[in-house]
Amino acid sequence: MSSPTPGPTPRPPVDALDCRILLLLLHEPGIGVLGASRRLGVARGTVQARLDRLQRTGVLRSMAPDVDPAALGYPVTAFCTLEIRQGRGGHSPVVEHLAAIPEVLEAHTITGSGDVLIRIVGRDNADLQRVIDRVVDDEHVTRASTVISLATRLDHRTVPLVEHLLDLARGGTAP
Amino acid sequence: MSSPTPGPTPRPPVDALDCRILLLLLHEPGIGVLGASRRLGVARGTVQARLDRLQRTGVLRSMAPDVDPAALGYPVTAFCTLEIRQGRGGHSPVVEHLAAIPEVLEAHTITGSGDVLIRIVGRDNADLQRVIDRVVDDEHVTRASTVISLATRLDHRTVPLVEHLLDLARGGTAP
DNA sequence: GGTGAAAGGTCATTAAG
DNA sequence: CTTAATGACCTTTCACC
Repeated sequence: MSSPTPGPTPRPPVDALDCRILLLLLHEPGIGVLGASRRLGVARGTVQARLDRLQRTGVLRSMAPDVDPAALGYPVTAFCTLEIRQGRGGHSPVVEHLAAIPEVLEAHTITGSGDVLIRIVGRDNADLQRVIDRVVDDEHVTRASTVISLATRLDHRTVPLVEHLLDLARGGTAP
Repeated sequence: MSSPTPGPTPRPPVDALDCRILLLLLHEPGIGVLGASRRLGVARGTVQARLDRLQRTGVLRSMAPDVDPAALGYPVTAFCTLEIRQGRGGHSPVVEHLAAIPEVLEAHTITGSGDVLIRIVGRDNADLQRVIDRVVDDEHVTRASTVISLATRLDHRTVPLVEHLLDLARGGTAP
């Protein structure tokens, strides 16, 4: 199965410069291409080419702003594990049902008995119950077990991961 | 419990124009202030003032680009429910431990027996096991139950929520 | 409304794989 | 020889005052 590759670096999707550009943009979003090139001491065209490539390869998924549901009036977050009625057709009909509910922000098919994990938000606990009721109001959903997020301790961070890759790129390509 | 407010609009954090601006920025990130003002048929200063306010109120959390961990070489996502050893001090030491692991992208304290829900990524299933081992390598973590995301069906979307708020603002402020 | 600045594009040159 | 980086120039466009 697995080929015994001696090097722990099979194929680096990003190199050190890519990571530095990403970190700069993550920390100072409005810095721009020219600012980043000045800060990193490289040519502007280089930064632009790297950014184009990062966007092509999907590393930079979107430049859209991050909207906070809590500030929009939906401060309560919860995670629901849904049990789905076993049957042909897969999860597609369930996903369609979930996609129609704006308070469902995320949905994953997960390991287990063919289940789905979703992230939902609500205006308050009562509103959350309304959302859950709407989620389970589907013939394919047989059961929902919900946990409420009491506090977000780490939120949607990718900076440490990029920093880690930067360390790997520094120490991995030198020797 | 709830005060019997006759109007269903207790305090709208955003109005219709705000929603339209947000949706425009979410769909066309690089449109800019001037472009948005032209598209919406309002003055540039208006759009700029709205954007400033949305940023002040936290609705626009960040203008940083969205980095995809999968494209960075971490295509496997999993969710772990951690059981924490009951004791004084709360969850802070556990969160510190988790924050030191770059593959931990998210952490929530959730309802239940004082547990924590985290989102982790790995280069593959074996690497995911390494991450889990590191997560549970803490005196406060007594148990971890993991589910792997086999497929992401809905991903980090806020557009439907803003669209829903736009509908509310349209129909809610007219009468 | 005017102005400085940056983005985006192209090109030739140079260096390195 | 192919790929990438560089510096220079250009025009358009935007953000700020």
